[in-house]
Amino acid sequence: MDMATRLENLADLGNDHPCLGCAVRELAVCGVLDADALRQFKESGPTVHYNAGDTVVFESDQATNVYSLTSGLLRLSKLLPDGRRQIAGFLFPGDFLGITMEEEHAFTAEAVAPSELCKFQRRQFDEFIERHPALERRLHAFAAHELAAARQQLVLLGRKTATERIASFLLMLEGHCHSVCANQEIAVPMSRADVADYLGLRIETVSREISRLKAHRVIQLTGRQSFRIVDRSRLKQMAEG
Amino acid sequence: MDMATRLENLADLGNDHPCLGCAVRELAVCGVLDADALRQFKESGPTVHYNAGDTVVFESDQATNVYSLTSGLLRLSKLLPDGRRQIAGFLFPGDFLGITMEEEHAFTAEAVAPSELCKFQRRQFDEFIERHPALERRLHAFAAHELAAARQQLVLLGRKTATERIASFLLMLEGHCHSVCANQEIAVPMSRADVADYLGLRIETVSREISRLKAHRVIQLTGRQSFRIVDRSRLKQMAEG
DNA sequence: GGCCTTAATTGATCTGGGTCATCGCGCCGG
DNA sequence: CCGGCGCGATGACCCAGATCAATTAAGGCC
Repeated sequence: MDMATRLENLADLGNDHPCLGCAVRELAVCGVLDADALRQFKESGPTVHYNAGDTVVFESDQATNVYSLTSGLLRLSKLLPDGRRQIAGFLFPGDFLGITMEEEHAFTAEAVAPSELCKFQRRQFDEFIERHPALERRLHAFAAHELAAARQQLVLLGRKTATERIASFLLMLEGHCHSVCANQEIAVPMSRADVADYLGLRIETVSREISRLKAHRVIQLTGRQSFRIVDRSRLKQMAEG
Repeated sequence: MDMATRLENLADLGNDHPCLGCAVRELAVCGVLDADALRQFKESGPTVHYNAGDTVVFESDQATNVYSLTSGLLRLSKLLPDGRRQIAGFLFPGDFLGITMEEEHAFTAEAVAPSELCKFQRRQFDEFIERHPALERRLHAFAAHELAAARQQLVLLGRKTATERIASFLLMLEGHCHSVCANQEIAVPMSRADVADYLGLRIETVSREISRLKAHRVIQLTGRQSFRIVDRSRLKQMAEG
């Protein structure tokens, strides 16, 4: 969507619309709805807030609700019986939770940072989709995009070395920095434990590899939760092999 | 879909329908189309055949076609610059190739066994979808299902041991045995190299772990490409931890 | 059937990343 | 300002699975 269309749509909302202040309106699934449909959509469910660490949905819960993330950060994770954890992905603002449309959630979704979500009853949501084919198409596009991302992550987990995983991850974080990271400072909004469980490594290995990148002047740490890329081409090169 | 509905739909086709002999008609995306739409759909593209080892689409090719697999087996794989390979998944009869709807294919699709596919021009296919919302919904469901499967595989690659990976894989193969594996004999239709690249292991490790399962009387080999499960509960237990 | 090719198995050894242990730092509360 | 706590960093050692190296077995083809 180009800037002109975007501004036009935003202007269309009028000044009492519930989605007026939403930073991810065109980015999220809602982006395809016109002002009236959007109002009806939004008013079909509440806005909910979660603090860092809170569980939004638990794996094996009935999937009675779906969500659109408007701010914050979620992680999708799964625990093995003995406590090993794998994070299947992170949800950023604009992402949709419940795209798999299964009866049960397969993964636990937890807030990594304080997060705001638009909550919808799945039953009502499904009905709404029926009446808005454009929304169905958009959800399909979202699912397709997430599938591509998940498969890319399969390559990382199945075949990449620790160094390559960290380099790939830092570049991914850079890609998610839109407005926030002016002056090239990139935020790492999750803990080392989350990074490790996302990359199929242990905390110690994540720490060591980051230190190595720092020592080789490929990145520069600007705090425990932020860094700067010093040599992007080398980082890119390290990300593959 | 229950048996009655299924037979009814099949009967509906009439006896000069191009899809009459198709073994996966209800299983594939086509399953939601009525006889007329299905005919029109099928006649919009040819049936193509590939031998084992043939490439159907190459990663980074323009995605000008999409396919529905009617028989055989495909693998979706990606190569790293130095030759390391990861298989992101296998496509079984009824599966759809091109679901991600990206402009470029992200993965190479190759025939593991002789395969038949219905081929469609993406352009025409997209138009067809526009006119048949049920098809869009079905594709969405397929994408959602593959996303769930890919995420499950992330857990395997990120956190499971070699033994757990092999056990999980053998159980997955069992799940794909519908009619073929009467008398409990389960086919392993791909090479050890393919298994290894799917599970993020080396060939030797795959071989050793299979031998171990055999030695512990959990499975029984009935040929290099087939086996029988002797102790399913133990295999299931080994698949997690 | 016998030869040749290719895949699979098995054994011996090596190593990247895991494990265990310690340390340091920043932050918060008193 | 100090003490404690939780996260992250670092060091020493270990092990699951990789690597290297034969060996064996299954087709395919005269």
